[in-house]
Amino acid sequence: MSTNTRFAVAVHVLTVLAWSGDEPVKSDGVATSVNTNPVVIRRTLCALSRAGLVSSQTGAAGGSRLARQPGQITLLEVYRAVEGGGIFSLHRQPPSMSCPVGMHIETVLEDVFEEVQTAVERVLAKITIEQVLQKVGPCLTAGRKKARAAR
Amino acid sequence: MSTNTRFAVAVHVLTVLAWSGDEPVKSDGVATSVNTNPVVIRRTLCALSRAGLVSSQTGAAGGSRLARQPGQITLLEVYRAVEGGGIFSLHRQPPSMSCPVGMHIETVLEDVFEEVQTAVERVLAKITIEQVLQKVGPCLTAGRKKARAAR
DNA sequence: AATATTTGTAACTGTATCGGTCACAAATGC
DNA sequence: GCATTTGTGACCGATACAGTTACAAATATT
Repeated sequence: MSTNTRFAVAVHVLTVLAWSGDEPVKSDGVATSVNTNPVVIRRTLCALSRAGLVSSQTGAAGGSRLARQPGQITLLEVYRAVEGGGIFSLHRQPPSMSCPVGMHIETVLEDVFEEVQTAVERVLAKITIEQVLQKVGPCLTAGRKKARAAR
Repeated sequence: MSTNTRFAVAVHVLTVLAWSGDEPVKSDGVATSVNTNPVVIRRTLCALSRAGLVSSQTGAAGGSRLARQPGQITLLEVYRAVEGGGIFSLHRQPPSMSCPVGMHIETVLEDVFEEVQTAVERVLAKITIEQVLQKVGPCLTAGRKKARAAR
């Protein structure tokens, strides 16, 4: 349905940043993990930055890091930062207003869509980047130590 | 997000059929209410027919009608009939397996997506076409009587 | 101050999806 | 047989998306 991978990429990006802790990560490094082009990552980072989830710095020794603790970033905020519009869409052309069904169906559908949206957001609000990070790396501490040593 | 209006159209179609009761409706009539092309409607009807929600007949005096009572058709069934794939999508290219985050992020995301999907389906399972029909036409009985008289 | 590096962003490309349209065979009732 | 309607394949134009190139602005290093 959604041909759009922004949310998945955004969560991935934030998890990489969280994994790196205070150390800023370059878009190129994130792109390697996500297996895509650095510009794609920068666009995502830009959206996340505008939402206040990430802070970036230009120049040599630049890069991005989380603007908050991973436990303070919910997937709902991520979703809202990178995804416009709702889950479902109404008709492209407005229905016929001469038909009793056509006249009211959009209002009814909007109510349904709103219920769905609320349900989705309730789920996403309960999950933080920290939880994702922990599920990603059960051997988290070891991984981070190793990564620090490698630098 | 979803650039796809199938679900909205499908609910609209079924509501029109429910409104018409036992009387079969031609794709052309539905198309007028939805304000689109009859072929688009027939494609939707075909998917709904494959799901057993609608039965159609070719030939003169043909058309489509609900295969069940409106109260026995949930929006979840409609959703499953016309919408393939889930709400969110994973990466287009699989992430790097050399990165600890890349290695596991897809599994974690799949879990999240499943939770979201379940939440959505729970909402849709609770709403029937009959409920939609009643919200669409508070003056339902009058409308149907008038429509019958007009034939 | 000069240089190297990195972000932010605009512009363009190729691909996929979607709704809309035409065309026509198959089915059905008169 | 004839008119009508569904079912379906084929095609078109619009749109969205990920990927890519290119470059100005910002920043650290020397």
